Amino acid sequence: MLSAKTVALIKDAAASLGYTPNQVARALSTGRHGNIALIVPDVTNPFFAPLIRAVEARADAAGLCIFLGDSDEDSAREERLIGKLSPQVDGLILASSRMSDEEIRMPRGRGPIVLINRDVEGMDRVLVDSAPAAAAAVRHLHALGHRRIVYVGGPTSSWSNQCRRAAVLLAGREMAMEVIEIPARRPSYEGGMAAAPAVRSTHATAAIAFDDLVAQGLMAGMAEMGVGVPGDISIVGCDDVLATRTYPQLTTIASRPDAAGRMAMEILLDRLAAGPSPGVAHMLDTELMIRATTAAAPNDKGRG
Amino acid sequence: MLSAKTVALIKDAAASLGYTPNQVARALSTGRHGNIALIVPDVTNPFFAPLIRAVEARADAAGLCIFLGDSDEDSAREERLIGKLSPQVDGLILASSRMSDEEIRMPRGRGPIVLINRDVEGMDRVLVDSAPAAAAAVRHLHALGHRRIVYVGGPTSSWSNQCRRAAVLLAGREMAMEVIEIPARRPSYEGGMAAAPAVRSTHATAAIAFDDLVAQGLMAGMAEMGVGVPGDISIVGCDDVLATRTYPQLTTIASRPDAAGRMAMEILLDRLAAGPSPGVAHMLDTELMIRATTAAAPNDKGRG
DNA sequence: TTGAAAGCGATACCAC
DNA sequence: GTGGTATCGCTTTCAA
Repeated sequence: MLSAKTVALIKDAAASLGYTPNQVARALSTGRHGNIALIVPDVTNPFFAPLIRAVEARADAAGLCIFLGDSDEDSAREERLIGKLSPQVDGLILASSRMSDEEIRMPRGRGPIVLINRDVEGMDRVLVDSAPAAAAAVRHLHALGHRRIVYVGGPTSSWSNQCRRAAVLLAGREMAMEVIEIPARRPSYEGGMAAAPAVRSTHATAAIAFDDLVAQGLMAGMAEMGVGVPGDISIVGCDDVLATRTYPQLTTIASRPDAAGRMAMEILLDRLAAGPSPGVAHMLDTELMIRATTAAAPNDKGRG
Repeated sequence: MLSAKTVALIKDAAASLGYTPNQVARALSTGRHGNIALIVPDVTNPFFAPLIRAVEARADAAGLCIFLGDSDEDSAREERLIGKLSPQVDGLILASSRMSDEEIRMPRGRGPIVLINRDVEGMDRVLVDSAPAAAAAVRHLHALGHRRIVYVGGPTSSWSNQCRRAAVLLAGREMAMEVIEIPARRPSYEGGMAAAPAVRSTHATAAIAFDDLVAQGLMAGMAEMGVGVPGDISIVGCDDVLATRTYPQLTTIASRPDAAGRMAMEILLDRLAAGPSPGVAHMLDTELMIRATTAAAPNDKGRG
């Protein structure tokens, strides 16, 4: 190499001339772009905000820039975004992908891909395992005397939804409870609100919602119909992203989206540095947070 | 040119060979990257989510990809992000920049820049003018009998904060009301919650918060102290991003972040196509949404 | 060790 | 009109 002082001299000269290496030219030459892409189904869903933030922070610390894609809950749009972004990035993070397993597996460029909340064998993925806590929620409701409950589902292509749905159904069967399924067209406040009448008409005494947003919409819908929470119906959310900010405070399943984002980025950085891997599933725990929207079931004379 | 059939033949061949023009090589050659960057102070602030979504949607429709930067409310970090991103993009959108006017004016690359909620003469900018609605909020409180109110401020480097603060102060003076200022360290739920005791100790009968997040934190803080809203104290928020989701529903100033994002992107696309401009300010209206957190001032014997 | 030259992949210019 | 070629800025390889 050169002597230390020469290096310093050069650096000084470079700085005084305002020289900056051209990232684009470098990328063309080396194939390494210094960028990564993060794709989510809906930026406005509060679950993704902390996740995005965590990914951004970790990427920035590693000197990488991030492209953000919003698929708008649509697999075709997601596919298109990937196509447009992957040639300009070194790696991809797909959060709650709405694509099919086959579409996800399809090779794209040659950069590593990390999945969040999507369980595709052979790929790197971080999974927020809400099943145990969802089962705990069912038992919690059973202990409060509820025997007929509703699961207000999310998108069918959502792994989280399948995971929670299965756990609720199984736990319900084990506790000899009746579990009714009602879909929320979209995992949003509006979706939850729209589902409220259908939920009410089942005469169930409790509802477990796909996520906090749906739960919050459900609460608003119930309030509109004059149905008291938790007096007339108990409600459980999922994600704990706005639970302390509802009134009454929402009983929910905490799922730490920031941790999921950070971990995904960590794995991606590792793949970027150490090369490909056989594809590992990283599990993240959840916890049932019992707050104020769950209470003893109303007695039978109040029902249908 | 060539005959139509030849063109079709070529396209077929290209498609069957799986050919895609290399965006990076093109960028190196032409200097046009097909990317734009959006920088916000905090992705998790619900004001920015619809804004980001709108920018993303419009950019995507125009065939552009977007880089997202989170400055974490820090001007130095913002500066760094701009430095890293601007060489790879055709244009920049700076939302609620925390940098000084001089820093913002400093030339960066040669792409157009559009500011959101930052009033720098000679630059393109879209401004959500909350001043009239803030004044209306003060008059609304006056009509309800409030004579001593608090303004819970946001970041000092925020143009929106300066705008709202000035409007509240002026309107207060005009109505012969006492206006006390209390800062929220950060425009967040936590910041609002932390400010609650200080607000309470002023014995003011109403508070206008910098934004909905601060207002929500304030409501939670009041609840914790056993202070009723709006019974003991009235609260007004700003932005209308979660107003219908608080309990009681928040009286607030609606500021349409999605419209701001869409308009900023529209202006940027125009500059990209039509070249530089002298720098125009585009104003966006706001509206006072009167909901349930404002009520008549408690009578005097309750104070002091 | 150091310097010179050949890509990377597309564009744009300029002779033919 | 159209084909050939220099160029964008950096990396990497290969001679000297």
